[in-house]
Amino acid sequence: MQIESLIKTSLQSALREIYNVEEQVIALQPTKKDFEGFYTFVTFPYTKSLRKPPVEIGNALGQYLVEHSGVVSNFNVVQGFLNLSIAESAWIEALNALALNPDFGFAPANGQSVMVEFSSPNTNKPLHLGHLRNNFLGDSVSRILKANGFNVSKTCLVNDRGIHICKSMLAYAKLGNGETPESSGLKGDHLIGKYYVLFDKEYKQQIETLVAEGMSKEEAEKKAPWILEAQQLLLKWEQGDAETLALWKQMNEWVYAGFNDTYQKIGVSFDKTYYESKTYLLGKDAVDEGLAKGIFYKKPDNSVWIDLTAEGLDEKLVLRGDGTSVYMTQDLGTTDLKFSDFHSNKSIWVVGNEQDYHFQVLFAILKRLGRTYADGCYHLSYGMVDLPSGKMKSREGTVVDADELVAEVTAAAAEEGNSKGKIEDFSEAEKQRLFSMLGLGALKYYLLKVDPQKRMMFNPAESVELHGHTGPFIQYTHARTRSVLRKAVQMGVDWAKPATAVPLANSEREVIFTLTQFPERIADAGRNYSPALISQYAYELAKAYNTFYAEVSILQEPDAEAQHARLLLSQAVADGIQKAMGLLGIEVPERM
RNA sequence: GGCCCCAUAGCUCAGUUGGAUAGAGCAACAGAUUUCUAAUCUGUCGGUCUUUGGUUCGAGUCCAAAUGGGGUCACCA
Repeated sequence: MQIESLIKTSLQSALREIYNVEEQVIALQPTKKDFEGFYTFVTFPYTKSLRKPPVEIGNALGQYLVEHSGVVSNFNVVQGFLNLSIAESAWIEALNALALNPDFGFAPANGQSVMVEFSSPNTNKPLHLGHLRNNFLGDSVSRILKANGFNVSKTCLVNDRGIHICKSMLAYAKLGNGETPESSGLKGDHLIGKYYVLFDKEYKQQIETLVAEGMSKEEAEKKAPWILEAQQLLLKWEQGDAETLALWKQMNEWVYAGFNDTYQKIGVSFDKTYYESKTYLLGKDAVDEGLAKGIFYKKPDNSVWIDLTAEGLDEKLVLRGDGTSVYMTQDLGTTDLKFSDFHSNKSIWVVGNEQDYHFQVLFAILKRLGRTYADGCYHLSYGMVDLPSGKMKSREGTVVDADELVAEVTAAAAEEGNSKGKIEDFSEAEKQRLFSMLGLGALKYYLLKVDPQKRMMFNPAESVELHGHTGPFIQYTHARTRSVLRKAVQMGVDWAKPATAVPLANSEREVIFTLTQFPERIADAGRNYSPALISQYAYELAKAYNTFYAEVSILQEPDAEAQHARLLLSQAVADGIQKAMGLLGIEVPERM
């Protein structure tokens, strides 16, 4: 970090003194592997205004940097590319600065606060693979924003009411026979999910029967006995019918117990949970306000609309003719509520990209209503998770269940871990803890390494993979660094102090260079709300260290000062990996 | 059909905001362990960056169009 900023400042002076050019922002890029050097400055942009060949400019600037920057030891110019080599003393100084700073990479508090809403489960079925991508993204983005100095609040909006819940309730009332999680041995959310599936089965059956009797499919879908009964149940729920509410409450309790179990297992938590059953009536004030301000208008049937054609959107309904809410009404109300609860500067919704349009409209309305927070609203839109067999569809049973998946990856980690024979002294509990750490590490990393915006392919075999570009590879590298450091302690070496300048192997410089990038990468990930950038970084760091590890010896190094520097480097890598993986919500083991 | 997103190696993905000969992992093949954790490392193989045009010193990256894939256009959430 400081190397880079020193070069940039020095380049600014050089441009000023040699060419009388004032440059506000200097762009440096890492030098390509095939060339000598670590930082590259491109001189092409100056050839026109200075009327000088790029090589001449490069030579002049390079010469200046060697003489004045204090960190550039050498340079070469290829075409218009000025490649800079860095002095050993500068590398060591950079290493000392970052390795001995426990907060390295993290920004101090910036006085701003942000809410991150994610997970948003339905209470009629267990969490699945799609939820996992959502949860991991939301959790990781929260951690990344915190590392960028924000005060972060994690919220969850539970969809606990509506026709879909009534479907599970109806099937349970008809077929349940008083079954409970205890009596069935099923997790609460799975038990409820079972009845949701049973409802759908019976419903389809009824539609078929009606169609066979000559009814059209559309009509049959509306007139099938069970859908009518489910609608009745929803009506009763809204009227506050005691029996219905009791059943609803009972079933929700089971579901929440199941969810909590899953959340705990995957290491995700929330500061505040909102329930739609409590917020679904909100937003009518905002509608009145919009009408009073002339932003909304009424149609003859009393329904309320907003015309967003000026923003390139359409007309949108915000309240039904009978005065009841739609999705948008609720979201307006809930957003007001959240901002008044937290007084945040920003709010982020982690929601799938099928709702891109909804959020465009929501934000446009908030702006029209003059909400001061409207500019701080952001939809973190992510792509669907596909299976090799195609799309996941819950009704067709082609979903990958979250709990089962976690169990599978843990089992895969256990099989590999037990076969290595490195942890035979671990207790059963310690082993279990490690395998779950590794399994989850594999899964989280697999889902987070892909750019959130993109649709991704979930390949079950690859998700439990423990080698290559995976979470366990990085976890392994951490365990490796810790092992070296433990042995150094046993040898009585004290490395927790500044190292002195020693000759470095290129792989060593490469590791320090990667380490210095950390703060910038965290800032980048924060700006882009992208855990993928952090996962990429963690991988690069681990890879650089492993290359270094294979090339030079640490504990066998006879030169005490060289050994000191390498231990400090190992320490910095261990910390860096732990922090980077921590931003992904992935723990790293001491041994594996 | 309107609008939005995506298209890079056989497969899964990167590509640092427009820079050099486009990179990883997996798969395939060849090596490295009397040595600090081989869940590792080194190498080989693998590319018309979907197509066409434009912008400029320079385009995988920016603009336009076409093609293909997905989403969305509900008084569902």
